[in-house]
Amino acid sequence: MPSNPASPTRSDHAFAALRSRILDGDLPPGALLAESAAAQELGVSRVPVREALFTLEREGLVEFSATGRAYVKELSARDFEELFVLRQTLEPVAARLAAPVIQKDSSRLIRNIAATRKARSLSEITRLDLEFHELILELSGNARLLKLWRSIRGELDLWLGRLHRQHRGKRLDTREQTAASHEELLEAFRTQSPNTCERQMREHIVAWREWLPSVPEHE
Amino acid sequence: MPSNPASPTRSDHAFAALRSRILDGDLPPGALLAESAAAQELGVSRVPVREALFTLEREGLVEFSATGRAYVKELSARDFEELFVLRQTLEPVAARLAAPVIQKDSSRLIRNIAATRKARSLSEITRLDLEFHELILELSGNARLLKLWRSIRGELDLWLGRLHRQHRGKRLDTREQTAASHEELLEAFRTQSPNTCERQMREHIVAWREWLPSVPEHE
DNA sequence: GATGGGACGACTGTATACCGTTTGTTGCAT
DNA sequence: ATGCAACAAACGGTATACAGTCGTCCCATC
Repeated sequence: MPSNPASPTRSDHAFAALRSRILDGDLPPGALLAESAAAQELGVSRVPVREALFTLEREGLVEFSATGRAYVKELSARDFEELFVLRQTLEPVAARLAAPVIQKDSSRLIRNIAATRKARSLSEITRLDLEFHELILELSGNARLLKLWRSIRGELDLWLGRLHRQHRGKRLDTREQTAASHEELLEAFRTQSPNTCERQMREHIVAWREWLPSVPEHE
Repeated sequence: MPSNPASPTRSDHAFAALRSRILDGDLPPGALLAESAAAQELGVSRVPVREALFTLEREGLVEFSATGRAYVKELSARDFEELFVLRQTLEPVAARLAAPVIQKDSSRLIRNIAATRKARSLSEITRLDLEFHELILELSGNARLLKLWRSIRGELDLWLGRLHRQHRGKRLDTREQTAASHEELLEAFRTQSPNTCERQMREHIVAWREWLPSVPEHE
């Protein structure tokens, strides 16, 4: 599934469709994703579905049993802890590497922060938040580092989506908080040394982890 | 392809066959891996080959063009630099996390070092070397960290294999050196704090990078 | 009522066939 | 010689079909 932007394949379509159903919580954790059923529902054959499932596994949204069946991934608090460790490992390094690049051109980060201030839903804020962080990974110039980050981003999306659904109605107004702390990071990028940026990113992620409302286990 | 140890599928077979041909240098960097040709050669249909290629891409041994063709990955010095940064990012963290575990039981690491001392070829030393490091990732208890490491291990194998082929005959006797420095690491795990282990691992990887003979670009 | 077995159903694994697209090449025109 | 255009072979994307496997439910038997 080499993503071909020119002509989206049926694999791409199946991937996108299944992905959004999983992230929207339409398909609950642990649900079986049978190839035939999904194929029929999406109006394609099993082959593209099969490849989409494989890609989804790579992104961490799906996992295979020993007998080859695909299930929507279930995430425990322990899983989240692992993800946190990885963010804390990858992102500060990316910040250090990206610092010199951002000093020259920070327009994309600025645009992202502006968009965050205008965001009108929690899911939009979350999307822009992750996008901000991904931008830094991108600007680090290390393609593999970005690839590793992307391979855990799906799970972050999954976790945060479930979190928000559980706290629906509670009015978690994180918009200004997110924008402000991103601005703080940006300021560091502009005026501080790469090593300081690295440290600040580490602190930013710790703070993020502490902001998060805790999630009761679903098992 | 959910690796089913009980019944190896044809995908598994195709994957293993292609993988070893790539790592042995049988298939040169940049070579086209056509599905039909590979399928015919391996005596299976295109479907398992297709999945094998996808898995190989995940491991970094193969890359797809925009039109969906698979090629044996080419690695430049810049690519290697990226891999080095990633090792230096992931492994020290793994060392810190694994330290308490290893203090209780270091038998697997000990066995690995003993095997390294008995190794009879450069490729065997390399395999045991990477295995030693992967063991630490495994003992870190962070499954995702291990997964990320594995997704770059293929490229390391690829790089090191090509390196050794270029230096064939030069008698790079790294056996004792490898075993000794791994023993040093092990000693740290036994007697030092997690943070010291982390630092030592970082130094170990820097030293490894400096040991490596430089590789002339093939382009 | 408990238990063993067999047929059915739901899935995945894989082969084959078809179609559209990309690619490399040949031959023509400039 | 050089650029271009049509053509042919190669190749990937996808549908369909069949085979194999695993679990399950029901019925016959003890």
